[in-house]
Amino acid sequence: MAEANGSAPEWLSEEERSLWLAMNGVLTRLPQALDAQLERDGGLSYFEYLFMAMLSEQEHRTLQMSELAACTNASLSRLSHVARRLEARGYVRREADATDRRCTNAVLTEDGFAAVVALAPLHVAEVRRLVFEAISPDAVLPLTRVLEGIMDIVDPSGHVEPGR
Amino acid sequence: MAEANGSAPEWLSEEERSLWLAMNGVLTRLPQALDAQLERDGGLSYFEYLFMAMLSEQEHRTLQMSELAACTNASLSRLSHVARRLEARGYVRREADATDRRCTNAVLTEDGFAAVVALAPLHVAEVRRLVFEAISPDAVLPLTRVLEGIMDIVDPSGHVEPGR
DNA sequence: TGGTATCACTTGACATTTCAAGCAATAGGG
DNA sequence: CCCTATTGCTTGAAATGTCAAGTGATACCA
Repeated sequence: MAEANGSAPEWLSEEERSLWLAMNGVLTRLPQALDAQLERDGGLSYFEYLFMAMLSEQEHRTLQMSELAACTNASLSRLSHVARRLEARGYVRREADATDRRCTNAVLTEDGFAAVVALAPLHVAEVRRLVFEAISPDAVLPLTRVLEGIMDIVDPSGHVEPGR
Repeated sequence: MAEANGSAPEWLSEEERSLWLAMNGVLTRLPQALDAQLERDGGLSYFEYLFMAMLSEQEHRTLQMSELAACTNASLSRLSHVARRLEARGYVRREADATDRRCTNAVLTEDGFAAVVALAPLHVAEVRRLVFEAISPDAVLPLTRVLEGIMDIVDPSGHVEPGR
């Protein structure tokens, strides 16, 4: 197969293809594995855990829905549905923002905080087991650069990390 | 926060946390971006495309459902639903295996093959733009090792790649 | 052979996510 | 001020994925 031009061949090389297949595997299997552990140990999906973990790191265990959307990489719609379910379980509370009543703040309740605290060590251990076991300390920084590079292109508007 | 022991601290270091956040972003945003391009250009989800792409690489455009499950990292159940939808669109056909009638073979039709052929260059270009732009040639092999290392732990039974 | 176990899916019910409106609050002209 | 546009979120319906149970075919053992 001839290449269209020098910089962007139409197909992937053998090495690129291997990388792409491996990435595919990780992209689909890793979230499932994280879901499984959190479901088993705490009855939460990975996304529900992430939702609450992000809140737990905030000053007042509070974030505006759209900030939460940015740092969990989710749509506002998805977030809204999840918030409703977590609210029903008593883990989260929603209240209109005092200064701009369009905005909704999600607040982690005591119960929700307790759930995160109980689950966090197990979750971190699982992340370590599944991910960091396979990454030598030297490889952490370069790999971070690669992933951030991908994010910059996939989502040029920029990924927000809430201040801790 | 004190560490529990030398080899497995309870929390992630600052660098590890950055990597983990970046990986989270890629894990959720990259599939969405790939979906978006394939949906736009061909009316297919990424998974549907993958399903058909794997078939298109086979000798007789045919794979047993469970082989397809292995190489797309999907459950048999999910595969079955997708096969039904693709069958309804005329892209795929299913037939019982002649020698073991428990097994089902999925076969890519002419229409399905044409769809893959039309879409493949666009998809590869998108994968290049989103992923390989961010990876220097030197980094391809090490990164592959890391991802394969993760897969070995996430799914010890081993990821199968169908012979081409 | 006959009976049970296992395999390879398929199916239907349920949960979740996405998509397209919809709604209330605020911002920004004229 | 008022009128429209925009923002920030919510909602309900449709698409999609997951889970548990079911089905038919084959393997295995007595």
